[in-house]
Amino acid sequence: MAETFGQTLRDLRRSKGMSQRSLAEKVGVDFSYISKIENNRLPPPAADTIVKICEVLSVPSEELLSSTGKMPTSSKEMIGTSSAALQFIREAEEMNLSESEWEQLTKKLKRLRDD
Amino acid sequence: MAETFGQTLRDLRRSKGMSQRSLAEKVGVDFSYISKIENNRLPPPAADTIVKICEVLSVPSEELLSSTGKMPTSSKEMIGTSSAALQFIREAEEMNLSESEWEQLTKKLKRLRDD
DNA sequence: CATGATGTTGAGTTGACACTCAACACAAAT
DNA sequence: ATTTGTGTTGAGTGTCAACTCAACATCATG
Repeated sequence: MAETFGQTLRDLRRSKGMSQRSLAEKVGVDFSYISKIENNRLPPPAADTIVKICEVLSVPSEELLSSTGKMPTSSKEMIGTSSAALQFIREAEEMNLSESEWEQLTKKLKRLRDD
Repeated sequence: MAETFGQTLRDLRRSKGMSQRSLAEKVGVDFSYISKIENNRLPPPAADTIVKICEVLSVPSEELLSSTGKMPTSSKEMIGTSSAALQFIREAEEMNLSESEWEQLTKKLKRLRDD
């Protein structure tokens, strides 16, 4: 059973010894909002807010993001404005890639400019 | 020089000899909405509506989509729910890929299971 | 001229999203 | 006992995207 978003966030925050209030302030939201999120009284925040939270907590954002199905605005724009990127994504969608296949692709991507 | 979204749509629709009303009906929106879109009185429709329009007009959706910076819901979800996909995208974002590099990646993607 | 098919315009709606604000509860420290 | 720090809750708010609806204009055809 995957942990809820709220539980994951609470654990992360506590592991950094941070209060809801101080986290909220650094992220730029109301502290009561953090509380509700942690108790799953509200759906997860906007993608960009999740990214900010992860920055403040110094953790990579992919785990939290992927548990919500949201994409950061910058990524959406990067793909959305490129016809070739959109085609790539459509292809990937049809293939139903596994996590490890995505990892393989990331490796190929990193090598792409290695002449 | 790039044509506006509205102009492109109008040209596409006319090339198929379709009226605003019949297109609208098949897509499932009000015909007056198509008019406003074609005259750029309103911003481009939602990504999924653009996809539907392209289906009705029998044209690939990438061109129209990329001129708006939007992504279809299904693509967003596919990426948004995969941590590895999100990492791939972040990497791609940092590399600022060109269209032809995206095309190269699409080729690699298609060969991914060729073992 | 009147009917029908087409396109245009202004104003309004609808629902979802992403939160905020004020009030309260509880525990530890002063 | 009151201040300080923390977390919880209910009710509301503001914004925006993505449209709809009703009215009117234009033009060709019968």
